[in-house]
Amino acid sequence: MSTAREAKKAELKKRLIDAAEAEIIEHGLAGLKARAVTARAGCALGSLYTVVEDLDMLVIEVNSRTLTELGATLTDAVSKAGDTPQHALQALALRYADFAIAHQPLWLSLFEHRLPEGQDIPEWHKQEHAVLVEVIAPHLAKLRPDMTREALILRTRTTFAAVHGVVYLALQGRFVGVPMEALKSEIAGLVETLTAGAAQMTKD
Amino acid sequence: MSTAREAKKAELKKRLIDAAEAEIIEHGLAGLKARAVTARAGCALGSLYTVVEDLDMLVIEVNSRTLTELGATLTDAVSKAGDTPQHALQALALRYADFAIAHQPLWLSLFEHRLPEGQDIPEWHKQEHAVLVEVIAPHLAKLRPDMTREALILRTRTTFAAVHGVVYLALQGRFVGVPMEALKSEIAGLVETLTAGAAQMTKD
DNA sequence: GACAAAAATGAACATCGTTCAAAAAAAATT
DNA sequence: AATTTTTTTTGAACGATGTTCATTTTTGTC
Repeated sequence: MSTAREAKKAELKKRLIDAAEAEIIEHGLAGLKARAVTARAGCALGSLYTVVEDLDMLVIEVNSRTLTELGATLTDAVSKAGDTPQHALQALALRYADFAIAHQPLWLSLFEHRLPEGQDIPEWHKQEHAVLVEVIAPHLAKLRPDMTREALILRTRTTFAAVHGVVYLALQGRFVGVPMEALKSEIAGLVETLTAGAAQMTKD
Repeated sequence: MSTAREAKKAELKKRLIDAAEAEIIEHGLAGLKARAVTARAGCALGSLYTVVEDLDMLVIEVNSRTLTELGATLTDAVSKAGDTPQHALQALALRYADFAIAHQPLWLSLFEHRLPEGQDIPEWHKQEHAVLVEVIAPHLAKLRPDMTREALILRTRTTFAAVHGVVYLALQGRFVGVPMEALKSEIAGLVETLTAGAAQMTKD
């Protein structure tokens, strides 16, 4: 039967994704090597290309996993937060920072990975990023009942990007980033300022 | 005399930095190749390593130039802005976005360049990033007279990182970034929200 | 102009990602 | 069960890359 073949191939693919994930955790995205991955997965170098187009596509598979986990933990954070939009947004931002800290190399590879010029990311993987804004949107909507749906979508992305920027530069650890020990309180301060400003602007 | 030699070496270094800058503009940071740079500069492959430790160090030289230009344009933006902190911060954020758009590959290489594990950025180059927050600090201080000097330094970095995050994800052009056509108005909305929130929080 | 010191050169090396002819394994056929 | 055909796995080989260093070329000095 052909399902046995497919199952074996799927199992090899899983081993390779596992190995790539472990290598990224140990050596970072830049330290990911095809030979190290295949050695760890216990297969030949060439086998990698029978299961996945590219080493880049293997990274995308790892990133896909990471996004699923990140989405789940963000959803969990919202469910445990108070019912005001302020509480929900604080819980989301804090949980985002916690995830980034706890899974630094995997989280970094979400945003550091680049495809060679010409290629672009498969649509199914682009869609997986939607969760990052979907968890924010309803709470921001409560804060800004004056905004249209379209304006809210944009502002949600902007809000995510603002928090993300603070976490990203802090975890990079150099230049103008906030020191790690101040990150959580600064995130809290940023969200507090944003929610206070949003509430204020709605009054007019 | 030895100055003639030094002058020649300095001239070669300049040619190499020029070439690296041009290559980054044309092919992006990831497309920067030692052979292409030296060919463009009109010298042998090995000459690169008589003038600069590494290809990485050549990137740092390019980034140093970019930071100088960016600092100058930000300072100019402040000088032409109205005298309220709101106007100054709006002008700064807008100018930042304009610079990033106008010099996309050079601006990206400021934040995408990574040194191999173990190495870290020379202190003189780290210091060059200070301008990014120094131009913001005095105006934020006016908005938050209640904050200590230390708290203001942190909040300034946070404010920069927030705006930076929005610009960065938008220019990456994928995932959760704001579409380019909405970038400037979203930046304006973010800064408006931040300043309104800051003013509100100072009241208490 | 001959010699010594310094600088420039580019072939050679190690390390990548990727390919593909050959070997091994599996399936089909007689 | 043996043989043939098909499929899968393999790792040597290739091209591209950053870096080194013995050799060549240039420069400086007497």
